[in-house]
Amino acid sequence: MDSAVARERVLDAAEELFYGRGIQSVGMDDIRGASGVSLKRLYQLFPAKEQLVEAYLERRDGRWRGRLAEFVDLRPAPEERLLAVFDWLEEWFGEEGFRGCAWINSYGELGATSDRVATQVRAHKKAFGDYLASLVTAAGRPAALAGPLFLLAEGAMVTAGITRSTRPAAEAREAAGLLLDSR
Amino acid sequence: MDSAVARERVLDAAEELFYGRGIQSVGMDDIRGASGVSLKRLYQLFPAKEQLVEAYLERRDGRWRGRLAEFVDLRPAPEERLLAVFDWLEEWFGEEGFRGCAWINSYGELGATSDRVATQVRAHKKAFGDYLASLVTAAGRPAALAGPLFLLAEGAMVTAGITRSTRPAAEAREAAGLLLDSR
DNA sequence: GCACCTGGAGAACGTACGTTCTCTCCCGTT
DNA sequence: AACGGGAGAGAACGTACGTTCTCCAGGTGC
Repeated sequence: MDSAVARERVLDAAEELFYGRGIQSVGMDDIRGASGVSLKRLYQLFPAKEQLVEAYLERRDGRWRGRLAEFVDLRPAPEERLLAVFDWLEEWFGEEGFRGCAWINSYGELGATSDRVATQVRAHKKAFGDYLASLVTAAGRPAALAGPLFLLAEGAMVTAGITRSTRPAAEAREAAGLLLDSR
Repeated sequence: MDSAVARERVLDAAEELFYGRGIQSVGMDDIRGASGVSLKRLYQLFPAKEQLVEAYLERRDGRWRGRLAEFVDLRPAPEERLLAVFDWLEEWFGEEGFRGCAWINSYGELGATSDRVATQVRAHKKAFGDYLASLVTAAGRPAALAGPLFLLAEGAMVTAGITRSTRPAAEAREAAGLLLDSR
């Protein structure tokens, strides 16, 4: 099996298991079982579990933001693009196996003990916030609007994860609309 | 040493360690060391770690909501009481050792593996949401306002925890004010 | 055909940790 | 003074898991 293929399989297994059950409760042996890649190879690809965790978060970051941008790009009107973020959240929340925001969960689990994880979470959230800010300014709205919209989105992610409901997305979208109208 | 005193000491130690470093990375031996209560007594009081975790979350829930209500009760005007929630968040975020919302963190760590923890997190969030809703109706505002305010508060907690900043509280408060003005 | 390398399966190792057990000391009672 | 019971210190036990090692099969180049 090609090294690149093995790497993908490992990352696929890691993402499903880490996201679904939490990081610390998944052992390297579980990853081996789910990926079909032997421990030896696994450790050649990722010399330690923490590096696999980082690779998991990093790949997921690219995909997550890519999917969001792709969805938003279907809308041409700047104002609509901004609200589309919340529509996408609703889609995401409704997906089978949705279990909240991977970065918020990872931060709760490892933020206090792993600087590298904490740094990656901050980077991801900053990138999401920056993206939101770019949509705000593209819509010709005051930059100060980005912060509150970000908080609404974060609150929706957390609440959707805990309550296993898609409703927070609609609430956040409505509130976002009101904020946009009020300025 | 009185049993009730030992219990308090254990819970004090558990709260400091669990909240500060996460639950899974704190061993029962750490609790013993920090509390000065022997393992034997510790297990008499809490027959398993999970029960200690539950007791930790439960006691913190009472205290957290108590402190919030106390702060809010300093204001007589219903409208002001609503916004005071965000002022209190700002105070909380600025406290030494603040590390985000204990329940959001615990959910990220154990929500997928411990039903009891997940249930307690949902109960805590529901209680907070209900409290917010009671403030909204007491201010004579439409009940539908409670959801968005809740999301703003949750988003602020998460963001303050990750970025170690008090700023999200002010942003959330400002957005809350705009939402209140817009209806 | 044979030496050699690669990779897989899984045993092995070391450590951490939840939980229990042992031993000893201290205190109150008789 | 003798005794019983509770408490503390910490050893012990079992398990889980991150990581490494061993062994062997199978394929490849001479």
